[in-house]
Amino acid sequence: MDILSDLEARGLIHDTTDRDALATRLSSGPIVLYCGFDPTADSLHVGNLIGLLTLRRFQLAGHLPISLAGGATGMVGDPSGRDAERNLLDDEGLAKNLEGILPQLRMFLNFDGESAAKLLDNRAWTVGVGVLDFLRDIGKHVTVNQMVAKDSVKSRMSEGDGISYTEFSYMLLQGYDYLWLAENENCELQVGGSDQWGNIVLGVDLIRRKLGQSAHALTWPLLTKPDGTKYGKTAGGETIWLSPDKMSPYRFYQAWIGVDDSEVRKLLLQLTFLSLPEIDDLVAEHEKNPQNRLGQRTLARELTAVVHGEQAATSAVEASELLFEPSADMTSVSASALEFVSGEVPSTSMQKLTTGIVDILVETGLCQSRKDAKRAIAEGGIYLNGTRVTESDLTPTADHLLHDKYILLRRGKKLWHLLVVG
RNA sequence: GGGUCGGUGCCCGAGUGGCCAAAGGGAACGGGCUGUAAACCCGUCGGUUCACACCUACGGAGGUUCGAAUCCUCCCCGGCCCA
Repeated sequence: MDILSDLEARGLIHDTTDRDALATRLSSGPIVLYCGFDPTADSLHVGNLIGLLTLRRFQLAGHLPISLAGGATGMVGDPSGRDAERNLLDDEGLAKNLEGILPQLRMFLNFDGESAAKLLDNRAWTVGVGVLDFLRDIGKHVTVNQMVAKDSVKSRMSEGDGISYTEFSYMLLQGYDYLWLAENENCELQVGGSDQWGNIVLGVDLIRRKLGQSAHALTWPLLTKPDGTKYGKTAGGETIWLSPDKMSPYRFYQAWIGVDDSEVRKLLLQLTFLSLPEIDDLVAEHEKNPQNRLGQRTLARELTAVVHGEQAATSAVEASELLFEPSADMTSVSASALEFVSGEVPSTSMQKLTTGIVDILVETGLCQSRKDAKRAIAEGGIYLNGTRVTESDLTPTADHLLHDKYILLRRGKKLWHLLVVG
């Protein structure tokens, strides 16, 4: 199956310029394509995931992807999909953000071998350009009529606080990127989310006018939840970051475990490299027993492996089983799994075991007062190493220690605390 | 500046001398149900205590009283009306 049909089947094509011409071009040999990522934060997030994966899909199909870090465009701010002006980043913040996202951009692509990818920063060709040159060489080829007609601009002009000239100019910078890449890197295709369509075709036009060449655009639908809002946050409202420093692999994994059944198929198609028949089988299996959440588990595992690596994915699965399978046998759990868990739940260290369970609960913050702790125990809401605590005068002993140093406490279903003794 | 109404536990809000740790609702928490969901049902929801009891608490500080969230005085803060 060729790349375009594959993308189509996965629901990853929202719009393209001349579809047949693009298909012909793609089948005639490797093509250079690019996708831009602005350093708006010190890590990329799920919103950037499809872009990264799409570049990878193209590379796997033998094409030559360029990951473009928007060191220059990030200074200006893309108005697309925003209803308010962005705050400008200072140089220091921008540098920090760039530093954060560069390794992430590298992670998804292969930079060696036959179809080696490239990682570029648009500051390289933007910083030195003078205002007058820019206005004459780029500005002259674009009419304001055209620019004002873009949805991202129109909406900001008709409602809200308007749009600054800075952000209004964003599309010119992006157009210039495409032009520069076409001219210097033989780039013939730009891909992006559907909100990037206007910015991309502006570049396409620019290339036609300046270079007399044709260039292609391909966008995918923005990833949205059933309620129409963007993906990118967990149920708790936490942004799903790709950086392990900002969101641990475990929490990343958990974020996908919770997705709606109705979303499973779409997300597997769009976010994993599983083949279409594999996904069909998986979804069929999932629908037989939705309560097993095979689909979510597969999705979460695949995605965690892509973003954080195989090993982290395995640990995330293990830790999840430990914390969520009521039948999980704590006494046989591996030391490495406990080690991993200790990074995910709050922990307290104790010199030795002398205090009673009630005081321990207060010290760990699981309960607010001794009374609260006794109440929680009476209600059957306290578990020690997975076993419900029934006596409030219990004092844990060495027999309770897992691997000679851990005791895993739980209040209710989700509140964990690891006691490290020694 | 004058008048007036008000300030109650995480939030809203009842309570106008003892039966008030303070109704009711919401949030939160635990249990049940369940697919690490929603809804629903049950329970808990100031602290110490096994408990009797005691302590702390109704804007702040004093006072009256055997006894005050409730009455009085002063102060602080908010709403509204008049200047």
